Amino acid sequence: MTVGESYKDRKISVLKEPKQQRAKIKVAKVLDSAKRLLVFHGLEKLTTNHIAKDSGVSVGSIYQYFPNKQSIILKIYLDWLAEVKAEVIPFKEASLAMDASTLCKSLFRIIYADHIKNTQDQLLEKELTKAMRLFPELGEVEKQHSSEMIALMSDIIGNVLPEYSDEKSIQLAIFFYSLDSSIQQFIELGGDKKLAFDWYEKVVMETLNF
Amino acid sequence: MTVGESYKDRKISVLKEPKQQRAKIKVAKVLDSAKRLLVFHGLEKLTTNHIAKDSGVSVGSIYQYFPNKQSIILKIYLDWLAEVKAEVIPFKEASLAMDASTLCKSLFRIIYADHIKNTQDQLLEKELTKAMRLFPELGEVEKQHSSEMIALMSDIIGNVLPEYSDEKSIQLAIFFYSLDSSIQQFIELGGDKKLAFDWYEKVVMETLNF
Amino acid sequence: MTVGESYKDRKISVLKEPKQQRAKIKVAKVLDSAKRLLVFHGLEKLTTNHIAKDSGVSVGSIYQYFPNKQSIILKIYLDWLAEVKAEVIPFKEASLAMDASTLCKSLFRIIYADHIKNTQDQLLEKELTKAMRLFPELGEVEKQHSSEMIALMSDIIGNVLPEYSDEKSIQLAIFFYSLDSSIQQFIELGGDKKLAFDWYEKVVMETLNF
Amino acid sequence: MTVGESYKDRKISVLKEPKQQRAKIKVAKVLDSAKRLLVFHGLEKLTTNHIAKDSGVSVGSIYQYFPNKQSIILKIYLDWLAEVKAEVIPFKEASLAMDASTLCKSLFRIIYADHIKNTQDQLLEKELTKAMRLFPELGEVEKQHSSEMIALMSDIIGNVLPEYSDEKSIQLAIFFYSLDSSIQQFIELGGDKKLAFDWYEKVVMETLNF
DNA sequence: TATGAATGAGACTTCATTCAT
DNA sequence: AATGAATGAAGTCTCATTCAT
Repeated sequence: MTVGESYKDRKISVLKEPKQQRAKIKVAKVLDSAKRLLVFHGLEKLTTNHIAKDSGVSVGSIYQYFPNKQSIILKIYLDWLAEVKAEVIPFKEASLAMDASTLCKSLFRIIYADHIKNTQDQLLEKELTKAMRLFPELGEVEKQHSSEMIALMSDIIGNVLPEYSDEKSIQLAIFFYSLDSSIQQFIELGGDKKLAFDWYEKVVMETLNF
Repeated sequence: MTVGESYKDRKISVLKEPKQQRAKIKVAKVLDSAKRLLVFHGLEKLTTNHIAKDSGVSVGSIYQYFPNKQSIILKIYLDWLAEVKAEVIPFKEASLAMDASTLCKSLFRIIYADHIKNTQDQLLEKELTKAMRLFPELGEVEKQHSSEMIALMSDIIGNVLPEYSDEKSIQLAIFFYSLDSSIQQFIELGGDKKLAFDWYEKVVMETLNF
Repeated sequence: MTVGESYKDRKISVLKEPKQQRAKIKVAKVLDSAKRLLVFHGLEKLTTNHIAKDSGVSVGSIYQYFPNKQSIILKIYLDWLAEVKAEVIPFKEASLAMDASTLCKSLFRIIYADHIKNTQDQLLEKELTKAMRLFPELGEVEKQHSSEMIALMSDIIGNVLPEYSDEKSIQLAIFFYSLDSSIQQFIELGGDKKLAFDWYEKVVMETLNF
Repeated sequence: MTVGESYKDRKISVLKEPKQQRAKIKVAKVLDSAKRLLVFHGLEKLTTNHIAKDSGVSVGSIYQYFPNKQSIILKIYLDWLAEVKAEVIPFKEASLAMDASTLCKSLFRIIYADHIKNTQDQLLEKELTKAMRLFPELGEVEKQHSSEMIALMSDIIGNVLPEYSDEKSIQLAIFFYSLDSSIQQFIELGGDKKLAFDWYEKVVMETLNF
């Protein structure tokens, strides 16, 4: 690194860093507001003007960081999907060392636990689902995420049950992944959570022939 | 009844029928357009003006038959729910005479068959689900429908498996009813329909201890 | 009158009379409904469709008898103005025989009495005033009516007080005619009717130097 | 205050003022257009789109300053009422020092003068009266204003004529306040303004027994 | 002629996005 | 770069009037 470069770099950094910093803060404020509005007022009331007022970031600035309204929701959505994925990823490595039955149980518990989370997260998820259905772009993202999740899960299944063909692993992954919406609805319809836990776990274990 | 009266009656009928006929045709046109727009352009593009343009029925006429936009979606939704319910109702009576295992298999087959229907119906269903989440009124209707379906199914379960408590029948009904959304998603995600059939049937049968 | 003519006339009459009769009845129904709606729901809710439904006369028929909505209101308005005028006309003849003071008192009583009439008439008048201000055509009619009333009243004044110049009679007529809106508002504002009577009568009598 | 602060303050003011300035200008433009349309085309043509076109302010901007159409009319109405009230208020204090007869004459002159104003103002007042009758909200405002004006006037009467009971003062206030509409109509009907002045003044003075 | 279904201009309002400052 | 006022297309719905039957 030359002195010149270093100087230039430093100059850039002292000039840019604060800005990037501020930008990050603003972006965070916007996303926080958007989430809050989503949770407390629903997707219908999520207007850019509301976000601006709630976040204290001007509309103009919002459009500096996001090309349009949907991209704000998209960011929230992507973050959420990443969280979901992050919960499952560790199991991929673990699947090489753990025995099949134990891993499945833990994995199931993780997924199941998601449905007993706090109300705000639930509401956010619901509104995001709305958005996902309403904006085709988000729908695409959801598809992409599903693929990745299924790939991940079929890898795990492949690891713990090497006797299964790839195809069968994939189908099982789809099956388990799909089961999630069913659990969600079961609880929404006022089903008993204890029973849900037992039945769905049984479904999983038996489909895997444990 | 005199000949004259009979003639008059007939006359009235030919005078009245066309009006009702025309009205029915218009209503059908509106509903068809609404469905088409829903399927091909999504709920977002379902505006009264678009329906008017697409159906060839003027906005004014639309509002002669429907008090507001939502009521159009509501009608489509109700029709669809009625269809769904109509498929299950016959099983209630049958459940008194049939043996449990056979009945469950046929019932499952009916439900399952719904998911191999043509793409347009699937898309329509998807958009209706959107709408249901977006408009509180439809949400209410959906809740009501769910309750009825679950009551229906728990009655059937009560008939074929009298040894189960009412509570258990209800929970099972909720479980099976919820399973539906899972099947739907399984297929949407590109899951193998044959496998889906086997697995879900197995889930049903085993949860019932057959 | 020739036989031919007589026959023709009769034919026309037997063919036309019932129709004219029916027409009159329909027109009356329409006007009644319009008045009723005006009184009970206000000018804002006075739509041709409402009149049709309320009167039992179809929209189409209404447009057979009235060129447009305003003309319905116009008819009601004209009828009302005619009534008002009819109350004053007798005084013109009487003014030749009666003494000034007595006549003025009776005339004042008539006008004043109008403001103690039943609520429905009051409401109708209020709505008609609205309409008069809203539709320029009615405004014109009102102007015409005012002119006639003022001419009538200045004639009366001219008869009972021949010593006044025509110009002064006219100005007095305008003055008295204008006073009416004041009385109306006095009562609307919750003024004491007995006091109103005394004061306004005094104003009239003193302006005429009685 | 340091020079720096002062400078900053000034800077803030030059930064802020334009916005408030622009806003004020826009609001003024909107109100001016609304008045103009009211005067030249009547309440019927007073639509938000027309105001937008006429004022050169976009619909969106109009709705930035006014929550709905009626609030535009309300503003105009309130401004006008405030003007009217502002003219009378000074008389309340004056009424403690002035002799009754003089005060009444000046007060009358003020009120009377209002009716010799230019035609546009007269038309505007007329249209506002229309609006007041048409929109319940405005009606309420008018009622409130009437109450205040009558209270004000009865206070004045109470001050200059302490021998009158409160009740009599109120009734007189209502009487004088009502008289206004009569004067207005007198002039509208083409009555001679000089005569009007004399007669109405006489009515006032005599009712007060001067 | 009578009917009332059909029409569609136009009213009010919202909100994503732009742009002058 | 930041601001937030400004924009105007587009949405929902009404109602005077027409016109096919």
